[in-house]
Formats: sequence, C-alpha cells, structure tokens
Amino acid sequence: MDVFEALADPTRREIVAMLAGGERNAGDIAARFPMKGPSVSRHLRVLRESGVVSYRKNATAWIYRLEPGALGEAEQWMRAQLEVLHARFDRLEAHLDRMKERGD
Amino acid sequence: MDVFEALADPTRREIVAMLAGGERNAGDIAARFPMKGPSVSRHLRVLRESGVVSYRKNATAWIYRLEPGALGEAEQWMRAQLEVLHARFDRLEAHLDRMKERGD
DNA sequence: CCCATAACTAGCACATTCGCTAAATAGCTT
DNA sequence: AAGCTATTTAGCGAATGTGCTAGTTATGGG
Repeated sequence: MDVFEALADPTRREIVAMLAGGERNAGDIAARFPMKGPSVSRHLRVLRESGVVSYRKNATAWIYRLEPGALGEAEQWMRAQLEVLHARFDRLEAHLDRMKERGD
Repeated sequence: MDVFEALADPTRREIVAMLAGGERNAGDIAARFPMKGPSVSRHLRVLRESGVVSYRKNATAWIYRLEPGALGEAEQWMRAQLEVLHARFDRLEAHLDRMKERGD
C-alpha cells in the first residue's frame, strides 16, 4: 500500500510521531486515542501494509516500530519536487539580474 | 484542508510533479490524464484548498502554480520524525560502543 | 486444563471520495 | 449580442475509509 495514503489520516500521523520516540505495543498506542482498540488496530494495519512500521510479537503484546525506509522515500519525493521548483526560481532570478545589468 | 490528504491521491501527486516543472493551465494538466476534465478539475480544487497550489486567471484559462509553503511544511514534518528516529538510533549505537569498550 | 489478557479479524452503518455526464460561468471574438 | 472556448460546479452511483460491537486467536498463569 501507499505511504502517502497511510499518512493521510491524522490518527496515523500521530501514531508515527509516537513511534518516532521509540517502540510501543498496540495497547499503549491505543490508550492515547479516544477511539476503541479495533479502530486503532486497523490504523496500525494500514501502517504495517504500507511499510511505515514493522512489528513483532513479544509474549502477548505486539510491538510496533517506526521504520525509516518508507517514510524516507516519501520525504525524498517531496524534497525532489521542492528542489525542482527552487531550481527554476533561482534560474528566473539570475535571468532577471542579467536583464537588469544590461538595463533591459 | 490537509496537505497529506491532498497528496494521498496518485493523480494529485502527478499534478504536483508536473507543476514543479513550471506553471500550467488546467487544460494542459487535464490533457495528460486518462480521466475527463471535470475529474481533474476536482483534483485541482483539492490541491487549491490544501494550499499546495495557487491559481490565477489569465483570459479564459486558469493557470496553476506549485507553492512551496504547504509542501515544505509536510516535508519538514516527515524529516522531523526521521530525525527523532535517527537521533535515538545514534544514542543506542553510542551506548553499545561504550558497553563494548568496557567489555560488558 | 481453564480463565484472563492482548490484540486481531469480521461484519455493519455512515460519511467521504472518485469518476462520470450535464449544466453553469467567464472571457474573447465577430 | 451571440457564439466559441476554457474551466468549474452540480448531482449521481459505485467504491472505499472510519468507527463501532461481537467474535476469534494466541500466550501466560493458576
């Protein structure tokens, strides 16, 4: 599944922010949201399937961990767009400077 | 509206990538997609309302431009999460190094 | 072995999204 | 003013997403 789709939901972004601070089990994650466990569990599934988080089982608890790969790719895509935009802006500025120097 | 929600749709991400290369009018944008004009127009509306693009009217054509602000904020949010994650990883590595040096 | 705990999956209702066609709006041209 | 072009808005149906309750699976303790 798609990373951007996974990040589209504010609850899932909060989960990502929580997990940036360290691993958490599903119960601890769910406890911080007003919704019921199964709803959070579904959000966790979306994050799992998009590769944003990994998970492992420790005794009865599922422990979730933020993985940098998927998130990093999305971040790089955004940065690439911004860089293309910025590069064009710089060229325009340089062009205007040249025009000004020639007194155009 | 939310930037991440706006970027969740692949069509809208393609539009963003197109506009990174420069301004385009709605017709030129729509021409590059298999869907009908009104569908693209709705995607453009989402991008407008999320602040990802600005638009102005020139004669009969609406011209769309990618704005760095909204996109940049989203990119920074992602980078912030990755940095928190990375910082924790670095601390862990340093800790393990210290343990090794002490022969733990 | 049976019960409690942790978390998941299944199935339902409601809201939203996505594409479509048809109609409205705005500016240029004659 | 009438019509042409470019684009948006309105409204429809199918598909999807989100939260809920109820039931299932897996592990640990008495």
